[in-house]
Amino acid sequence: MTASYTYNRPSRVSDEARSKVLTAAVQLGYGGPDASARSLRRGSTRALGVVMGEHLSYAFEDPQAASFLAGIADVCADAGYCMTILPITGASDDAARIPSAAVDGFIVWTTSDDDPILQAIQAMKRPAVVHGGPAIPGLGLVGIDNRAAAHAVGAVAFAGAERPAVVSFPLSRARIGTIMHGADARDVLFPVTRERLEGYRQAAEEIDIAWHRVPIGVCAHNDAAEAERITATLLSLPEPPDAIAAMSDEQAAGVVRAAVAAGRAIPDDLAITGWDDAATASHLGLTTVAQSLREQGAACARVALGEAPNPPAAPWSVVRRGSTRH
Amino acid sequence: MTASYTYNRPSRVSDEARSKVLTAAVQLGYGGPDASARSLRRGSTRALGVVMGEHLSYAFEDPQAASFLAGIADVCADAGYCMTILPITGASDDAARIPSAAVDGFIVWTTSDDDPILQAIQAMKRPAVVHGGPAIPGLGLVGIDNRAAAHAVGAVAFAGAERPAVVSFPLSRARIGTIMHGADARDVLFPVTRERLEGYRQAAEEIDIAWHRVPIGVCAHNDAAEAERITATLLSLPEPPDAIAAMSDEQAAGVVRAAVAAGRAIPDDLAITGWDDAATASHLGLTTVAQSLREQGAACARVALGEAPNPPAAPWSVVRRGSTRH
DNA sequence: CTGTTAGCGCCTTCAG
DNA sequence: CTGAAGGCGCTAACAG
Repeated sequence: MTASYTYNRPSRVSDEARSKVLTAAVQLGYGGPDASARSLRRGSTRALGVVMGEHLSYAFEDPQAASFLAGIADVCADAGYCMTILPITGASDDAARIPSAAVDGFIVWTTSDDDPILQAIQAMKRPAVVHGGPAIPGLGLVGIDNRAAAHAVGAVAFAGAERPAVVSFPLSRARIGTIMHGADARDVLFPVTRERLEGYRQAAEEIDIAWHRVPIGVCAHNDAAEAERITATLLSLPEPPDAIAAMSDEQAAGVVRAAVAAGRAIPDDLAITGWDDAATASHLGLTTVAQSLREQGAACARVALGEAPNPPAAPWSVVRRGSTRH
Repeated sequence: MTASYTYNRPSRVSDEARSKVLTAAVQLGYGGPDASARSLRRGSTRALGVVMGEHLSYAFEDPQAASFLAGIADVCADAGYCMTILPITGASDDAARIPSAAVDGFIVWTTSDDDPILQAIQAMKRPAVVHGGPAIPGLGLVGIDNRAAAHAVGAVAFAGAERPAVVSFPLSRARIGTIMHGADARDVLFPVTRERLEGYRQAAEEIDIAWHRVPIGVCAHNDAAEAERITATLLSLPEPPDAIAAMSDEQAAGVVRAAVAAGRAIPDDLAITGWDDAATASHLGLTTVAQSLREQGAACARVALGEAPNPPAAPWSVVRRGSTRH
């Protein structure tokens, strides 16, 4: 029909025919091409699917996740693509929601090795990318070298320390909060957490501290309040730590609060490092790992759009501030 | 075909036929029903469209917007609906992206009276709701009574003051930052801003200050740094304000910084109020307007799903803290 | 510049 | 419990 051209290539239709179509459309209450029918016919939905953590609303609770999404949004807006966030709830039917999403490609926020979402996405045979990890055959991977970064920031955190400790993200999707010593990498199912712990381990061993002697405060969530509580516990141990490397600036902010409450001087009594170089890190003068989640989000979107090949590992750097020993 | 039943009503198919279908599917590389075709046939996409401000990435830069989105996410996750954020860029083709979105309903973050998006959505004849305003015939409206809330918090801000002032959101989508006196409501195209200014006006007039004598620092964006700069300018006026009502806690945080930099005591030299009761408000001890953007987001989602009628105006309250006079 | 044809993949309806 | 038919609304490709 000429009607289709009227909407899709107006120039291919005479002014007369076009206005006839348009007036008829108004009379019939026709509001333009139907998006689903168009997607079916074209074979493209012009939407990117985003899977954020174990519950959809997580996307809007973690400030780093928000930066990441903003990066995706920048690229989607330029490309005219919708950003479709999938309704993940943590229930067993999550994987079934992957194939029923009308999207051209997928972006997955870092998850655990055993997350069934990953297989479901792999089976879709559409462009897809994982942020942070795990690496999955057939899917792209965007992120920094977490082990190297943890090694580097851990070396700064633990410099001059005798009793280093770590405040960690959870080890698995069970999200058990606990205090342990020298986590075994095989028990750690979140690859980002695993790599960072391995990096901290290297840093500890370089100051001649055996990993099994390093206390690790494992938090169930990335949350300042929980980090504060677990730090208070660490500081009340018989041999309290004199350096703590945390996995986010959020957590580090909680560590700082607990240190202040316990009367510790920073960095002399307790050196502290964060991760991400968020606004709170510069406010608090935290030594931290700088990376751009926004740029990484944009990179993910380009891969999921099929616009770019999988990029090389993203850049990072250690930002030294007053929370560590010179 | 039996194949369709195999995926949609497995119980309606014998075990034998089902496994035959499933093995054939694997051999043919068939990954289950196609989402677009299913949407076309069913007449429903199981996705909600969200329009956030003038550029898609705005959604992830404003912390209040994040709360609002989290509320939408809660409801979408429960309903198994995707949340589709539309690629709005501020360009002239934004309105064209409304009809091409494959969604069952629309949620619009507060915008200006003259935003062409609104007409485009009205024309879609699908469930749709606007947060904050403007009110559009045929669309739902969710939000608080901004005028009443501004009147109430303004009364607290201006109590005992002689030279009240306001730090405001922009008046129109042109987003011009300026200092003016007693804005004319007719020039204010953002209804939320307009209503709040009217409320502050009432509060000023109740302490016998004519509105045209009240300086208004109009910021282009909701941003602490800009509020800080404009407050510095206000405080350097020949008759500097001794009370400032801001339109967000973000802005109020900037006002506080400028006040401290100018050596003003809070609240004695300068009373300050914010809006939203964000975390920063309790950190800074700000008097503010409490409202739940998260609950309002959820209410919007229920309306856009057609699950609920348009709710009554959302609750709010004034939270008094140390930033205002006794 | 305009008109026609032929499906995209699915699922509701009806018959076996 | 299984099979067949038909059409949702659209647009690529091909005539005229």
